[in-house]
Amino acid sequence: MNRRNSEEQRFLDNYDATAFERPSVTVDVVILTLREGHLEALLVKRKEHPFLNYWSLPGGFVQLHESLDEAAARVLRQKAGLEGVVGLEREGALHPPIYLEQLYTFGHPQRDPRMRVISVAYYALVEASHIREVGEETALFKLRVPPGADSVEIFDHKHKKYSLAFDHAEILAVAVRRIRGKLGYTPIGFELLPERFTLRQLQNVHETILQTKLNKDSFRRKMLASGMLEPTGELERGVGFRPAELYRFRREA
Amino acid sequence: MNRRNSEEQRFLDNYDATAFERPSVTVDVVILTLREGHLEALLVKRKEHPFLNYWSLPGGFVQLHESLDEAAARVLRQKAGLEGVVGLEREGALHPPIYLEQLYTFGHPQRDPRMRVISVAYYALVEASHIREVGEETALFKLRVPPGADSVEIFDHKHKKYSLAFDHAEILAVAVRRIRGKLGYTPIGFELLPERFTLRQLQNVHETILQTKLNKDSFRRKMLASGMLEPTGELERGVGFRPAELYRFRREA
DNA sequence: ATACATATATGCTTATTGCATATAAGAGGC
DNA sequence: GCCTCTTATATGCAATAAGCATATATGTAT
Repeated sequence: MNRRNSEEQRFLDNYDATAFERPSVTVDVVILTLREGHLEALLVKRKEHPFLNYWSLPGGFVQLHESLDEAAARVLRQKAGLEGVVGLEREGALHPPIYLEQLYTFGHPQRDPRMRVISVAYYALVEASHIREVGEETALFKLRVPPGADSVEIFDHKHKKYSLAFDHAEILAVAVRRIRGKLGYTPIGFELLPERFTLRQLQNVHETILQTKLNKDSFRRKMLASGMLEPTGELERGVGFRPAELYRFRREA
Repeated sequence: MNRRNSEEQRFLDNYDATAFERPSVTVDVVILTLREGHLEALLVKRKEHPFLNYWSLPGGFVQLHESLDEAAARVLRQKAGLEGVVGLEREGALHPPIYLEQLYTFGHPQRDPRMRVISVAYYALVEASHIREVGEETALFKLRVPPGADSVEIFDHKHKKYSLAFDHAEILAVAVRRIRGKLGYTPIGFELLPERFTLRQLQNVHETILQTKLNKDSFRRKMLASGMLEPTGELERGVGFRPAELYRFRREA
């Protein structure tokens, strides 16, 4: 007998869910954007202990009724004022929703000095113009991953270096590695640009993220051959020289 | 003032860690192997409600003192009789330790009917000869991902189809997708072969996992050019025709 | 109208891949 | 030992793609 039945229902009715000690679970969201040719992340200044006044990833505890994806979208909305949806199904939202995807789960027993906290990290890609830096509490920081390092360094707009709370420097490093890897087989750079963009802009996105120069012709041919770009027939404006054609991402494919 | 200090210590001493409701957290481990030209997974038959007598991924609750990686290695050891060591640093073990890596975290609120359970899934790659199918409780099942589906179908050695407990069919599908993707840029097929293997065997691994035929010359050239293979100078034995050279994975690189 | 600065197109060179063919080599039969 | 079988390995060549240089096109600004 291996069907699920009333005996199982009886079991469930009598189950003591408090039998095991349980960790706390949070989601932390790496919000990446491009500004002035730099890869940056939106961070919030902690207003509580531990790590009071340290900069940290926006995050929050997972509520028992919400999925992890929902918790990440809630953090994006509440802490960063951004409307995000996981996955590529993104219909019927005000702005086109934001790219949001699970990154990795961090669970070192001492990563939070208060208690055992497991953090499911997400990352979001956001066009810079959508980001509001609210007062003193949220700000964009430039990211640098020293070669071979497993954590990032962060710098504010004056290029002053800061420390990060918890293990967030490692989480950011995993996010940067992930997006670099993903660029190799996915044209994810769109997500950091306006809906319509030129090939040059797209190449700049790749070059900024990968920290390398790319061959222009090769990049252009590869992108056009991928069939994921759709020419709009329109041209960019106000550039003082020959304007490039604007393309958009072919969502339906 | 943003340094961590005695005030923070006082805060921590008084912190009430029970303030929020917390989910349970488990690790589930997808143990993949190749047998007779099929990709298979090691599953265990549940001896408890819910899903009594259903086949499921080996798993267990994360203890408060152990990291997620440690919990996954413990499950591999205790539930599958495999000595898993996390990551690629693998010195001084009896068998060469097993490839084990975090896969994805599953957290739908109703994925477990007992209570809120978040599962951090791992996947392991194991050479078939290391796997013991113990009695009625553990067995290898062939995996099939129907095109476009987001869950796998499992079949026993008589090709009888079974259902899986919880959302484990989706977890397995994510694992298959992950290893397929990973083959494109990592020579991960080694992990499913003995220490020394021929190029033909390695190609068979790729073809089985990817479900495609590969060009032999191209595969051979690419693998040799990658610099990750090291010829041993030895030849395979007892094949009735010209034996191929045995290679090994260059661990130090 | 012309200069400017970059977009886009074209052609050539070089590297990579796919495919066909030739040669090599252990096992096993005689 | 010699021949055959079968697959491994090497070589050559055509097709394809990538890298690079050059030519032409085109909006803006003067």
